Amino acid sequence: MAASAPQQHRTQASRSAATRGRILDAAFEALSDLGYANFSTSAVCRRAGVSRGTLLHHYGSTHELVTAAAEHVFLQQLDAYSRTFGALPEPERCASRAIAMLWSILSGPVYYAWLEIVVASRTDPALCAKVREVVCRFGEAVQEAYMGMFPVPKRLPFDPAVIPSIVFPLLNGLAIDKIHASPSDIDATLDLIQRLADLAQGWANQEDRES
Amino acid sequence: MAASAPQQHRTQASRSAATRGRILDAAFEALSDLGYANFSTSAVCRRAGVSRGTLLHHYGSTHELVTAAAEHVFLQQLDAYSRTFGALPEPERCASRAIAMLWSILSGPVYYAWLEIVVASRTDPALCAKVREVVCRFGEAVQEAYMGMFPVPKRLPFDPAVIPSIVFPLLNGLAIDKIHASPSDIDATLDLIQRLADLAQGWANQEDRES
DNA sequence: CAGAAAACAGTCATCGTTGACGGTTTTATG
DNA sequence: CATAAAACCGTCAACGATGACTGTTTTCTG
Repeated sequence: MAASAPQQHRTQASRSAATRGRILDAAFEALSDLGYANFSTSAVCRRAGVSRGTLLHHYGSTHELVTAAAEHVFLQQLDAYSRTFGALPEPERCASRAIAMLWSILSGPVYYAWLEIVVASRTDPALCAKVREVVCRFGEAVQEAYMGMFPVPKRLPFDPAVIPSIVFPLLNGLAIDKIHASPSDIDATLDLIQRLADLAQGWANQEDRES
Repeated sequence: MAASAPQQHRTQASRSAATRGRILDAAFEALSDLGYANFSTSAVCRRAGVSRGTLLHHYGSTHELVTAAAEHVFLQQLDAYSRTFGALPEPERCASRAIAMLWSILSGPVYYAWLEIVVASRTDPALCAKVREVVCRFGEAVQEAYMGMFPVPKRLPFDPAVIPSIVFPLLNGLAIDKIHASPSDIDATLDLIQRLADLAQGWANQEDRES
């Protein structure tokens, strides 16, 4: 009729993918805004603009939806990492810059949505299995990215592969503190962490050159 | 009648305190076992062995109960700290021992109950106020204990008062990782943290003596 | 074009939780 | 001892969430 009417979605595959995407985005929003405790399929429907019937058609149960949302948030997290680090030019690849970038992700809504899922999974065996699988994949991706970004010095008193296993818990814990601590305290701690990291890196490289 | 019958609670103050204690203990258990998402007054009643009427008499609403539980868990946390550190003999006051003790608390159920409350408070303004107040008190207590335990070296390139602000987020983040990571990975990271801490402490003391 | 299948919408009974209420027992007070 | 107050108990209606259901529209297939 009216020429202004946009072409409808053709394939049902694309229709399905589009609504699934809207639902998962809405689920992420709900987790971030309401928290896992107030998470409900109704809230997701409202945010996604779909009926409950539709949601239940794509995700047969709440558990299925949360599981899919976990995967989705995880992929968003991973995507944020790769985009952020991909934008970092070679000469600026120092530890403090890397930490600043990590922090820009960990202090945002995606991480808090992820935290909701992780904490909830502690007391939910079914969720736990999914989260554990995703955490494992995440760890591998991080390790690989880290190894590619910072070439390994030859001789060190410890395995540098463990550095992410310290930096990540540290920043994760800081993100929790950020919920209640004053921004200036967080900034001060972050600044200290960055200085220490640069110090350690410089020291490691020096050790390496001396050998 | 029967001489074996124990004397009843006399004062109503003690009756009240006793049931309040049972309720708060049950609330803590529920948070630890079920998580905040599955937390309900009914569950607390079952665990505490009191009727819903009784619970509502002492804590007029769910919010009131959770707030009181937050305070209770916080006090338990603080108590665990003071008991643990009080038992540490003077000559063994090295950083790694202190961290091991912190970890023994942070990897237990009290901390996970606390984590449930903290994470939930992010999206609950009323809870947030209470938790923020308690977090503040906690920070002060930690700072005081730390200062009393480790005398401050005279000259350092950074303020040693910030050390807890690094160690605590680090161990908190590690406790979250512990939900899904393998115990051996956690142990390895913890071991590394302890060695680094001892190293830093030794270095700080040396700097101090040289001045 | 006709039938099948998938996407989408809305209603329904069921369940658990919540907070309010009336009633009972125990302790405190004069 | 009598009365008040507090601790304690169980029931109630109201609410929201869940998952199953039926019905409608759009797309795919032959």
